Amino acid sequence: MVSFSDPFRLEIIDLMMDGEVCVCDIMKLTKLSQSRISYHIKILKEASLISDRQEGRWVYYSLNKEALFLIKEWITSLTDYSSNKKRCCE
Amino acid sequence: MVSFSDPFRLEIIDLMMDGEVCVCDIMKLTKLSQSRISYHIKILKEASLISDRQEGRWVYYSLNKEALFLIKEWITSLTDYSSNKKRCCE
DNA sequence: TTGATACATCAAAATATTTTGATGTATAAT
DNA sequence: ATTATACATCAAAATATTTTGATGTATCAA
Repeated sequence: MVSFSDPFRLEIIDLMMDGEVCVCDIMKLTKLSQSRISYHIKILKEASLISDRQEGRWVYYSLNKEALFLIKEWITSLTDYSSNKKRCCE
Repeated sequence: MVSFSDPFRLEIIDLMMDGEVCVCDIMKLTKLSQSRISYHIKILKEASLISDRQEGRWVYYSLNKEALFLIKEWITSLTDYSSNKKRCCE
């Protein structure tokens, strides 16, 4: 969750919406430096938000749907539980 | 989204799961200082994640469900779109 | 109207995150 | 073998965020 906290990471996540991307794709699409991208990628990976797959010299990154689903569930639980508080007697 | 980036803010959000809370409630439940709580509350408010309601000397804060719903929708769009990429021909 | 409570705000200090540029590693092409 | 490419990692510098403690404002009770 905390790894969503940087606008460039959100940008990288948005790029992955279209499917797998390598660091070189992100470089072309964002004009961020390579080490800067690797740094943000690392944080996203540590948060399990993305998965990686190596193919020769390239590493392809993509969104980890399970992790995103868990976050959605957490948000749902936040709102659902507080809805229940309005009702009573059960 | 960026306002989710602090563990104490996540803690405060979790407290609001149970319904409205005032700063004094959060103080009792978390042992954080008052100004520290106000600081985090301010960030959550600026992100529209919470709403407030004053009642006498107390200010009650609660989760803003619309904002949370929008975040869920954004996450859904991330995963749904990349699912579509796997299918073809439509 | 005085004092207490609940909370906001502020500036300075403390701390954490991000960026940069250099260097390292693995793979692959020549 | 040598060189180039793709990416990771590192330490130092730059920058941003958070914490603290003091002060300010509004409401309420005595």
